[in-house]
Amino acid sequence: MLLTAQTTAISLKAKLFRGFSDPSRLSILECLLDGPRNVSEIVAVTDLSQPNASNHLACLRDCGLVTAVQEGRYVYYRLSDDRVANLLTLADEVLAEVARGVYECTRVTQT
Amino acid sequence: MLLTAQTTAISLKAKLFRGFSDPSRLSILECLLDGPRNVSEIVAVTDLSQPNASNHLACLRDCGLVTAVQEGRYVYYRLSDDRVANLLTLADEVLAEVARGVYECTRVTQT
DNA sequence: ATGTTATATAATTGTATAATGATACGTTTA
DNA sequence: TAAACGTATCATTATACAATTATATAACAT
Repeated sequence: MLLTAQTTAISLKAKLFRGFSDPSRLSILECLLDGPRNVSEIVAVTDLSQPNASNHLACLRDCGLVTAVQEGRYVYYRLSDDRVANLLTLADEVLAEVARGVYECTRVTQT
Repeated sequence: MLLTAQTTAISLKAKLFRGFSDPSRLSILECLLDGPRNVSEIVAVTDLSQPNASNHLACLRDCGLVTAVQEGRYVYYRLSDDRVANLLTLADEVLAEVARGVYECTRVTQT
């Protein structure tokens, strides 16, 4: 895509959505809906490997969707903003509406 | 990822977000905020090539984010649900909050 | 019928990215 | 200081995906 001033804003938004667009990252975000969790807890809840979880957490952190605080040797992650939770909720509503269409989508591989 | 009954719902949601996670598709969706548009109009507004636009439209259609109606040799696309627009709006709000973090994210390539 | 326009599909190619295994780094406890 | 623990990073591999070019299909006009 040609990159103009307008498309820059769009690219940022696309990048934001990309944070939500992976099952592993979504699992992490939903796990954080209940409150802050450290990496070990996230690994336990999501069944991701520790390095894999760390990679996705780094992505979510870099994208501003979560924030991290170190406490001793633990690092606690939490959602950066209430609206992140709102986005997840609204996505559920859209999903309820279009679930069949999404389910039948063959263009994006379903894992 | 291991696929269980719970992760199935998460995979669907991830796939939904993936529809929003590409600048070309976001351009198309934002173009449709103003109302239905046919493919030629979408191509003109977004500066995508016609086959590329068609591919992304097929993806958006399969994922249930847009619907298509043929009128003569034109095919008109529109957002499938008001909540799709709401998601875009809410994303803008989150983006305003975390813009700096997203901008500085190097883990996801910025186009 | 033939040409023209609008849209979709197919094949190909380059790039992005998710997952894994190995390892490094930092913090705590003994 | 050494060992154990929690987390992050690196290198590699396999796969997913976006873009392009060429072509096919369908509707309309002459």
